[in-house]
Amino acid sequence: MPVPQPPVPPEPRRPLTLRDVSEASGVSEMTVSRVLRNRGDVSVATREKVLAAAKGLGYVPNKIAGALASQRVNLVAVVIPSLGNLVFPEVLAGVSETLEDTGLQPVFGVTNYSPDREEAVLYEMLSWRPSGVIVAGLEHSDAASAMLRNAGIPIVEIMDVDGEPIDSVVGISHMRAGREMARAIVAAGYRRIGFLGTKMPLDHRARKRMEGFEAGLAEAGLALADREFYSGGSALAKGREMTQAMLARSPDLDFLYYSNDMIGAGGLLWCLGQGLDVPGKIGLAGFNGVDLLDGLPVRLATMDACRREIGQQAAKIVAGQSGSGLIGGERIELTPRLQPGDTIRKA
Amino acid sequence: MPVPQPPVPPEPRRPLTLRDVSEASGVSEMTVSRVLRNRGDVSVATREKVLAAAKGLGYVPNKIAGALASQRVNLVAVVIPSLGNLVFPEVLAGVSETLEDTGLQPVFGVTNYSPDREEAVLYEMLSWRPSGVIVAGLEHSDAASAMLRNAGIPIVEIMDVDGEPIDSVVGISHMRAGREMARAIVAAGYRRIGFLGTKMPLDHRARKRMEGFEAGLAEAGLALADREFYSGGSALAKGREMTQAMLARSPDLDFLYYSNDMIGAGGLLWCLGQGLDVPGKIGLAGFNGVDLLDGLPVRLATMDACRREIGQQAAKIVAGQSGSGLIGGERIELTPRLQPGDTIRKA
DNA sequence: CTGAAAGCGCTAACAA
DNA sequence: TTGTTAGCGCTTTCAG
Repeated sequence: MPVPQPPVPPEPRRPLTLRDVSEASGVSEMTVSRVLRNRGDVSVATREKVLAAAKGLGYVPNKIAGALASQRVNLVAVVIPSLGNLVFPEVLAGVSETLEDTGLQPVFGVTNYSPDREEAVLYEMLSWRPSGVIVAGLEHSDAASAMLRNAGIPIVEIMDVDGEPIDSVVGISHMRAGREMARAIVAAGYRRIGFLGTKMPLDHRARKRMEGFEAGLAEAGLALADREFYSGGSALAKGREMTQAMLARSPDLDFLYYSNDMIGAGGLLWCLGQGLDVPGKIGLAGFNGVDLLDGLPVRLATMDACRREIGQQAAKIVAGQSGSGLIGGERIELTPRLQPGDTIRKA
Repeated sequence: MPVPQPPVPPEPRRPLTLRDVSEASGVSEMTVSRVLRNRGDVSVATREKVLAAAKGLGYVPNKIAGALASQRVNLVAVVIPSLGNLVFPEVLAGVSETLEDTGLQPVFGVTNYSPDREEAVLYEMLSWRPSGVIVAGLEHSDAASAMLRNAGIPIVEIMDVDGEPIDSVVGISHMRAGREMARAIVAAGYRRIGFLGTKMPLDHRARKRMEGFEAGLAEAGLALADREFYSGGSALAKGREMTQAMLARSPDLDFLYYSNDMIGAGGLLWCLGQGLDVPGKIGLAGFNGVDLLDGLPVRLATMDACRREIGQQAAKIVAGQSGSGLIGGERIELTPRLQPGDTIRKA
């Protein structure tokens, strides 16, 4: 009489290894490995046996072991200051999209505009020995710069080209963007100009834009008539508040330059709500060209920061697909286009 | 006479290993390892020698080797459908923030709402043997579900609680959110109601919201009077267009429910531009509670989706800090609050 | 407190 | 076409 067997206790779930697939399929580990990576010639029969066994077991390869053995890692570190900014998610989308068919995988890290956090994040990421690094900005702590220089992999600094890159760089000149906006404003006949921006000493790009802007005004013998900075809160709401405050303080201003489109849009809505004559009595401009705002009743003048394309180009360089023939040290300066919208007087 | 030596040729840059630090400091690899990980007792003298050598050389540990040896990986996989949505960056921010002091590192992957891409991304991520997975939604391909179930690590499905979780779940009931919005609208006296949303069959949460909404209307014997879906483009602009189109087609509508705040804001701006009486003649509501819109002249009624908190709670579960004492299988349902704003009539 | 030995799971290189 | 051997750079374990 058959003794009833207790059900086989489920084994403590140890992750499956190549060896398990090897045993299940009766094929050597090495050949299993070859099948799973599509490397080398394997007979169709063997291949199918292996594939069936792997799928049946639910095997997921261990890339940690693979990377250690092959000294190859399909990860690309992407380090950005913030996710709240709307700008960076777009860059990430460009990177993500371009990397999709390369076998490379982006890994994101966020620094909150803190050089210390940037250093920590880079250290952490480099310790995974990625195939490349894409990092926002040209300003890094000494230690971070040293790490990047010594990493021995492609480094692409993005967003900004005003400075000394470590290796490759893809971005726009914020200095120039600011200057050109100033020229356009001056050319349109505005003279009493205010600046509204974020209070972020560590946002070097915003700073460079403002410097370029002031330089552009200076060419025409002008200087900023007023300025105001904010931090935190909803950008749209801040734009309203700051605009109101500035115009209360300096009612004779005839132009407001905002360091980003969101506060610009807030300011624009406020001006419209007040019934101010835009762009006749007062002109407005922002920066970034976020298409998020396309549906506003009046289009804010802005300058496209080429965010998505920056992500794409950077990804291409890391993937070795830039087509330049260069091996590192590339420099791609994109040109932001002025989008005059409806908030600058026509010349 | 000293023969002039040629300068030492710079060695081909091989990544530094523990062995290099060991040799430079005259301490065994094992002890160097202990110092670098703050494990076990090491004399102060030895520690300092090692630290000095490591810093001097610019040593960056190899986590791949470390992870293989220790069978521990400090990575948490975070898989989301999109970065363009504004919602997900906020969730990421919550995750990122909470993980900051745990020694865990988020790694993000994007699926573009495609189940196939989700499966591929999960496979890729699981092959790095992360400590946990945070994934948006409860709907996955069979293969993806199987992978997650077999991974043997904490899995947290987020955003949505309407369904069968694999392990833990943190989110809101979109079904309920839709129903409650419907009830609020009906209670405020609106009767001819239109729905405007994204044409995304794979956005299950938007679908559930609409289903809940219709169920809520049905309780009052009502049905949607009109509906329209869009895809692509700037949400704000789409909101304007769709609103105009819908009101042209169904001029007798007295309420518009939008599947997200951005198109809702577009619609609101259009209505205001037309001089329509909001919320008297027509009411409006969106979904998400994005504070981005705080600066609009009129506050759109909406419902907070608790995005940041979802990220935080999910991260806590993965980090084993949820405080529930549970080991897996947690269920956290957050309650979205109705924010009536200025676009629903007061009762 | 410090060191030596033995792998982690996989792949490069070579052999059959 | 397939299998064998020897590590990848680190940590675990155990012995001084």
